[in-house]
Amino acid sequence: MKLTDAFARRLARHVRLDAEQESALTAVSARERVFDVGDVVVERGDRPTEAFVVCEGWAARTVSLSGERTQIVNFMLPGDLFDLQVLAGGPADHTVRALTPLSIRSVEREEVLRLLAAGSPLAPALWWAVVQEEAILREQVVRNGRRTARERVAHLLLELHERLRSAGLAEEESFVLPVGQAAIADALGLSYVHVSRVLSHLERNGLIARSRGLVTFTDRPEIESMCGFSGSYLGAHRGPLPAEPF
Amino acid sequence: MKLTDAFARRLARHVRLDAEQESALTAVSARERVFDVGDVVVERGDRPTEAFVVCEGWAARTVSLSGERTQIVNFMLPGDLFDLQVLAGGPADHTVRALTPLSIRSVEREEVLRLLAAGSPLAPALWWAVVQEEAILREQVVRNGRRTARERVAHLLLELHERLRSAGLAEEESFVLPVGQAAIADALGLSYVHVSRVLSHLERNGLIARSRGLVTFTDRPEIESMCGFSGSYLGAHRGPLPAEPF
DNA sequence: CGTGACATTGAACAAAGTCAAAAGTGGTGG
DNA sequence: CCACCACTTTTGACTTTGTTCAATGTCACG
Repeated sequence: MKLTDAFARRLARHVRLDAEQESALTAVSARERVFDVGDVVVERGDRPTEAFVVCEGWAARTVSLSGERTQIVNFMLPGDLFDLQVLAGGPADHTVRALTPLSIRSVEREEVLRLLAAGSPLAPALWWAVVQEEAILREQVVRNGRRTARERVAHLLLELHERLRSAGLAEEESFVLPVGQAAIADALGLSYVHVSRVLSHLERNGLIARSRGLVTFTDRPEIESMCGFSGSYLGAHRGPLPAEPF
Repeated sequence: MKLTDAFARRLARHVRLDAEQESALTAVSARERVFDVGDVVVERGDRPTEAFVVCEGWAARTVSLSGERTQIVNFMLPGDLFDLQVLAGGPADHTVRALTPLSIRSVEREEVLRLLAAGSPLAPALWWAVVQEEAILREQVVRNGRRTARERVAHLLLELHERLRSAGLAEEESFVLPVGQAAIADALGLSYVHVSRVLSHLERNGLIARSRGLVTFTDRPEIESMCGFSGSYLGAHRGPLPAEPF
């Protein structure tokens, strides 16, 4: 489990890793890199020759528009694999930035291609990661498009919790939120002022509790039904993928 | 060019198709299917065993929430290849619905896998299609997250035009919009009433003209700069992809 | 302590939603 | 050709939701 504990744990939770796959995972040669809060990992316009796995810390894919407007397209948490797509050639149309102190491992293009080749023991796991990333992105569109601010905040908190949990990084009903409310706002297309109000509201209504960075769900059935959250898009389907080349 | 004229045209515009690739394209065995407006192509929860190419008409990936709320996650236009991801196993977390009379061709899972295998002449083209779909999705997040209603509508019109044009289905400065304002609203997370107002506004300000379904850009520089549109995420990078297996 | 980053609160404001009614639009059958 | 139908679009009045601005609080850290 050299590559990333979180990555391995997350994979293992959704696709059963056999011995062959585990050894393939530890055989991946990856260079570690470390960033500080605010550092840029991938610059818009770059043509990276590597994909990345987050080891520790949070990062975000962001796009900046004119006039101080910033959108966080998605969060990257420990265990997440990202930028597989850019390997296909084009320049990155976004910026990846560290939201906390961040440690990632980069995997060379050639290595990724080898892993993706049909027949490789890890190919299914990589496919699964790519597909899940897209599912999260689609959910982000729905959330920001047709939900109220309260629903958005609640839904995002639930998603982050579930993702951290599947990497073994959160308790049953609580998790550490290492980013400020401004980041939440930029992900949800809200103002940070409103995010603050909504969080207070959720707390006053007994749906969550907060102390420093720790968020606790104090009434899970209620908060889930209030925002229509169902973790199924995060890969609730346990068990191995179809055995095929994929 | 049996598979789909639009698909072939679109591919040819972005990745140079050599003779070998063209013949691979015509060799793809695909079953044609036809739908009426409103018909469901893929139901949420299905585990499709095929991917699809749109031949004629428009479709949309939609998610419905409680209380009449519907979000269009993305539009599928002629030449678009979709649902490659579902082949990886999980159930679809969305519904695909025909927005106009629709004709698609479905490609069996095994066929797709063969096309995707490293070394297949069409693999780069398919990769390109997948990567572009993700780029469009990310742009959708940014658009709906941090743009005003006016910017959103203008930006979406420009995107649809560019996508149709790259399939050879639109004029230089105009295109036929075969869906109602309610569909635009569901894509942009707005009310259809507001979409109507915004369209009128754009027209009054000389940015677009409308007659029946035909939309014409009457001041392209202005409308592009007004909404910050740049087609680069749609694959402006002409020319072939890197020669590698990808 | 003092400082700076982040969070909260209130008041005024702006953007977009809702409701309801009127005005197109197009298709069908008499 | 016209009358009728269903559907989409437009328009106006009003409400709701979230933003902006600005002041105040809190807390970790030097």
